[in-house]
Formats: sequence, structure tokens, C-alpha cells
Amino acid sequence: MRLGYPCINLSLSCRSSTTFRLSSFSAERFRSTVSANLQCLSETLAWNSASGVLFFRITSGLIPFASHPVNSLGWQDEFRKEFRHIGSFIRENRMRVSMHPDQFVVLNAKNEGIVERSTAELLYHSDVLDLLGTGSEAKVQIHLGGVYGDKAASIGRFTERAEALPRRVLKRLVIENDERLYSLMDCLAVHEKTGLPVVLDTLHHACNNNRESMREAILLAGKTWRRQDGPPIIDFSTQEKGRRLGTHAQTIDLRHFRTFLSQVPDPGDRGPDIMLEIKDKDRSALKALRLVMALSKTGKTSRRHP
DNA sequence: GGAAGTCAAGTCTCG
DNA sequence: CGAGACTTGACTTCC
Repeated sequence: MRLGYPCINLSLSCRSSTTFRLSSFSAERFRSTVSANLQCLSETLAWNSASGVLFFRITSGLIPFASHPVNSLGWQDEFRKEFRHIGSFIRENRMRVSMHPDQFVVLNAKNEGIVERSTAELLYHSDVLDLLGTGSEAKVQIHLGGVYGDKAASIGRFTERAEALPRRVLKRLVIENDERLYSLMDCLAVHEKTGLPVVLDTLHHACNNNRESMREAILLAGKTWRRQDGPPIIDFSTQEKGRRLGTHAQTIDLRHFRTFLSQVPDPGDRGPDIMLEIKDKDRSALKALRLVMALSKTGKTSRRHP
């Protein structure tokens, strides 16, 4: 079981998602920004490795305007060496990376233009993971999209569009339950049709479910992952008190995390990888890591930890 | 130099 | 139908 956090390390001063306004776009600006972002990604992964954090979500902002028509630069070729270098580090340290395109990627949209832009964005995410030389265990995680007043039809469109994607995108694609529209059950139904693995988001599941217990949910989602997909991914978060339902906690609630761990059937070497969606990022990741280490020492998880 | 305004992209809800 | 939430930073302009 590896632990991770998304996109930004708050202990470092660099950001791998620095960008600029579309109106400021120039080849110059683009190159210097990408170069700095890759450098920061490299530093972040080095920090992670040294800290024992072996799972990381790479920001979608790594290559600004990657899928935008304004950008006709062959960034894939231009930065091939840098990507390969970072990729080697990931492999050598047995780390796992993933990506999570944001809300603008809606595969089941009714508007074809949106579907085209979404597809281009998915290709960009796949490019990054391909250039790093990662295998199909490095995932690109999306939600099912909108409902448009007819969930069955919308799920149907998602399935069609997903199946039409290029293989190199499809082999990385995974679907995640959301807090309002599509529950774990809905995702499992899409899995039945498409074979896409399901990422369980624990906070979304608590908000939007069909009465499955957390233990049951973990098992059901876990079964959708094949060997070539790597260990199942689970997004863990706690509700921030006094805020809208679904708001991520500012810092990790270790009691809650420990309860969650007790519901994971097989933590240890072969267990799921856990992405901690907590606002203070690396700080909570370290706290969680220390807890897992302590538990494994006292034998309170079911398996030995490396 | 600091403050205020703005940013590629989508969907849903509310007024 | 249009604005705001979602969620947040930081880029950019303005003074």
C-alpha cells in the first residue's frame, strides 16, 4: 500500500502548475514555463521519495494550454529527455503516479465540441504518462460527467464515447464516483459495460451511495481492477466540519483514517494505493504515513508493511 | 510595491 | 436566462 497526495507540495516553494494568461501566450513563455514546471515536478518527486511517499498525482497544469489550439508547439518532442529522466526516477524508486483532468473533461456531453476538447485533453494526459515511460498502472481518473435530465441515456453516451477512445487513452482511464450525480453503483454499471476500473472516493461515497458499507464499497471497487491496472486506487478524504457536504478537510483526521484502514481488507504490500485528498497535502501525507508505519510495527494491520 | 480584478474549458442550481 | 458555486491560486493590470 502506497500513500500519496495531489499535485502540490506545500513544503517546497516551487509549483509544477505555473501558468499564464492565454493572451500572454508565446513560444518563449511556454517553453520557460514548461521547463520550470518539469524541474519542480522533479524536485517534488525527489522530496516524496526521500519521505516515503510513493504515490503522487501529477497536476493537469504541468503543460499549460497543452490541448488548446493556440499551442502548436511539439512539446512532446522538445521535452522528451526531461520526461524520460523523471520517468526513470519514478521507476527506480517504485513510485506510482496518476493524473486527474478537471471538470472540463465531460465525455458524455451532448455538444460534440465539448467531447472533442475532452478527448484532446485526455490525449494530453496520456501523453504525459507515456513520455514518462510509465505502464498502464499510471491512471487518468475522470468522473462520468453530467446527467442532462436522463441518467440512463447519459451513461449510454459515456460508454460509447469511452469505447471510441484510442487504446493508449483507454488503457489508463479509470472512473470515479462523485458526490451528487453518479454513485459507486453507477460507476460499477459502467465498468460492467466498458471494463474500466473504478476509483472509490470515500468522501463522495459517504455523500452519495446506495447503502453499501465502506468495507463493501472498497471490495466492490477493488474487484474492477485487473493485474495490468496495478493495485486499486482509493481517494480518501474527510468532510470538513461546518462546510458544504463534500468539502475536503483542511488536515487529516487520523482517527477517521485509522477507521478507514481497518476497513481495507488487505493493507500492506498488495493493498490499494491511497490518494489523500486533504488540503494541506504533503503535511497530512506524512502524518498518515507515520500512522501506517506505527500500526504495521504493532501488527495492527493485517499484513506486514515493507 | 501592493491591491484589485481576472482567468480555456462544464454542469447544476437558484433567482 | 444569467449569475454564482464548485475551489483556489496566482497571473495581470491598475494605481
